Amino acid sequence: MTKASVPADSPRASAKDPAASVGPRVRALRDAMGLSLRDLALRSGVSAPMLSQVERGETSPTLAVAGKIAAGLELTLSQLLRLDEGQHVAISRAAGRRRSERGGHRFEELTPPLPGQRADVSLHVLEPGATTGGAADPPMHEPGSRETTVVLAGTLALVLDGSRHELQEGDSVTFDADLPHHFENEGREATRFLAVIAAGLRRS
Amino acid sequence: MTKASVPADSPRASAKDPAASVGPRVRALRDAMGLSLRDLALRSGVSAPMLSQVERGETSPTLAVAGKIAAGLELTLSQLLRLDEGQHVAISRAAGRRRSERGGHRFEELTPPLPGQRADVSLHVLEPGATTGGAADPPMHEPGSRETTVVLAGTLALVLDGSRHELQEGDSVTFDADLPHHFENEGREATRFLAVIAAGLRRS
DNA sequence: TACAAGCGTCCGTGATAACGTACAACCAAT
DNA sequence: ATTGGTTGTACGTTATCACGGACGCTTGTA
Repeated sequence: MTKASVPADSPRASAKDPAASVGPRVRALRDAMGLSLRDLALRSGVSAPMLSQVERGETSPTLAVAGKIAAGLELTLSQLLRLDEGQHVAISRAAGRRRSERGGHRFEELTPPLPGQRADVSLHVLEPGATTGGAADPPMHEPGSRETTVVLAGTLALVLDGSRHELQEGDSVTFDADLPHHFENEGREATRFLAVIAAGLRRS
Repeated sequence: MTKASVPADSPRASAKDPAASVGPRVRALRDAMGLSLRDLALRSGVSAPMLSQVERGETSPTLAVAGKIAAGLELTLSQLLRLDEGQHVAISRAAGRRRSERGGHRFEELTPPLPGQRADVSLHVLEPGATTGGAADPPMHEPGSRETTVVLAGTLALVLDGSRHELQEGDSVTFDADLPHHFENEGREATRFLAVIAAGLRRS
């Protein structure tokens, strides 16, 4: 009944007013899940007429009900409101990229630190016996950010907030990056792994 | 006067009610910027008493005013609300992971499709002359999501909404994933690349 | 001491968000 | 045609959000 994809009608209708822009998004997500207004009303605890008004942008819901709606869509409110700030393509060339090294730990940022960037990808090489961060470093990221690590070669141990997780080659781990953490290589060969920091909070 | 950091009091106090959790956060951010209630009121266009009530969790602001408050703090509303979604660690083992193949294009999901997942990492291998997606596939993702691709080996061409971008080994590219796009390998050897879908809203 | 200027919060009023109910339009199965 | 069950939306009432104005409070300064 509704266009399930991103509406191409108004190019920059959103951006400024969150209330107006959530509507189409809620509707898109709802019928992407195959839910009726009453279905979502049941799941979210928000009345169906209210949902209708919100979807059409006729009202600006309270954070409370917006949160309920997001929950009904199995999303965080933050996720529901995440409609982008401008489209662009950014290419980061391998040549002339900044490399860092500190005591058996080399790494390289693969993505440019663009404003509005949501995922920061970096490639790490950890020599046998070495650990990331060391002691004095702040080994955690912005509150709310999440890190996904993929082991490309070798073995890796993640120490996260006390507990320890052993990773084999090819394994991946996802965790909240605002907790103190670091990696260790207890193997015999150098370990290569990829780190993805997603959804970090940003200012400026 | 106020704890400047995110309150660690109750483990899952937030998650459900966004309204209650934004309050302390707004206050923390505000006096981190050294602003008074009236300062922020002036910057945001929201009355000072209202700001006070919101900060103390005595009311659940409308998305409209919440957006104004976020703007006054030089944040997007999504960023302002990004302090929830419980903590967990999810490990995806290399063994027993689902692989897919379709005409010269093999790929593998490296991260488990968890609810609330923010970054989806997948490893792709593209044979010479092959393209991803092909013709009938829906080659775009949820509205608002963003994709970062890192070329691990070989060369890769990204066709995004008409325009074409050539990538060398080690290059990375970031773009809005809700635009139609696909990849091509015009080189002589197989290309290995990594795709990170960030801020994707849940699948299936 | 007194004054002024700043702070955060309480008050009363108009605007509106959110609810439950009821309605017209649509489709499948009688 | 006529049901029964959907769908999404219009109506009227209640709850509450959001405002301007006033209050008590702590500062620095005359």
